[in-house]
Amino acid sequence: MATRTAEAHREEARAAYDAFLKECPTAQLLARISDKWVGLIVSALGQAEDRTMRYSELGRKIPGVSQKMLTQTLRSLERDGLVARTVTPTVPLRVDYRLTELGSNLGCLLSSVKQWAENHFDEVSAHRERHDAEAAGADAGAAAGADAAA
Amino acid sequence: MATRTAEAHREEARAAYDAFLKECPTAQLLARISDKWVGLIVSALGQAEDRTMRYSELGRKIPGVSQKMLTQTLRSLERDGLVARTVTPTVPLRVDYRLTELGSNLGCLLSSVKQWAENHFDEVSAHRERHDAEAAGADAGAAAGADAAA
DNA sequence: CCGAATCCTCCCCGATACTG
DNA sequence: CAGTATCGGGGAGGATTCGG
Repeated sequence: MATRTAEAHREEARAAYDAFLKECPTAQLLARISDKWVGLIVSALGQAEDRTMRYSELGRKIPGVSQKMLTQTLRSLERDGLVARTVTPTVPLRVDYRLTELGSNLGCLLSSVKQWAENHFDEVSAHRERHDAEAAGADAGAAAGADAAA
Repeated sequence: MATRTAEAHREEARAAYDAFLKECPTAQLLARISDKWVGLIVSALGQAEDRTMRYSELGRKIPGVSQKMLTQTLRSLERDGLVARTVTPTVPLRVDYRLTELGSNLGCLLSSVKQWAENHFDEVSAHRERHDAEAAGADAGAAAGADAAA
């Protein structure tokens, strides 16, 4: 059967994937917490009083996040035991997100990273512009050289 | 034309995007350094003697990274002034990547995060399994309830 | 009004082949 | 050894719609 081959391929691929995960399972976790929104959300929660915030508070605090990504990220954080989700079935509905002890721990680290980004933004920006300028100059030089050759 | 509408949309979207970047430029930088490969590469370089490594040393040290991602990430890090690239035009060619002072600074933070991931992996993993089990149980219960209702 | 689910597009990333 | 160019798939994520 042709499908048999495809299945075999799938199995093989899955085995390889599992082998990779077994080889380095922490890379998976690192990738999760290295997510852009994770950093912003956990930092925001870490700065809040009682490490607690409502859903729309987070939405307003973090500029440019869509509801989808907010929900998605919060769900994955809840799944990993980093935040706790509390639903208060009043009208209108109220949902609070709170950093767990584990999450609070990570929050310190990610806040440091966020802080670093804010502190060194100018420096990085300067480096970036200089580098781009040099690259443009090199390109221009190369182009001029090509012109001269032509 | 229909394409005109699409173009207008693109322009609009781009304007909104630029406005967002101007509103919160540090989010941009945070997203960059929150990249999965950035974390791994900078940590690896941070652990190395002299904070220096060759291209293929990095490739071997970091499991599952493709040459493309390695090159791409190193380029962006170089552009941001976090790593320095040194070419030694011998045969065979030799290229060394080295953390700058700025990058070394960040390296400490990212190494901490990586360390955290390694230390708390079991904990997170346990939370994850428990959460998944509860979700499955809830689903089963809901299904049973539906069956009973029917 | 707040929070979640759906659709659809674009971009990121991995695999492959080729240069110096 | 150290990259660069190209293609194709899959998933991220934004706009929109639905539920309570």
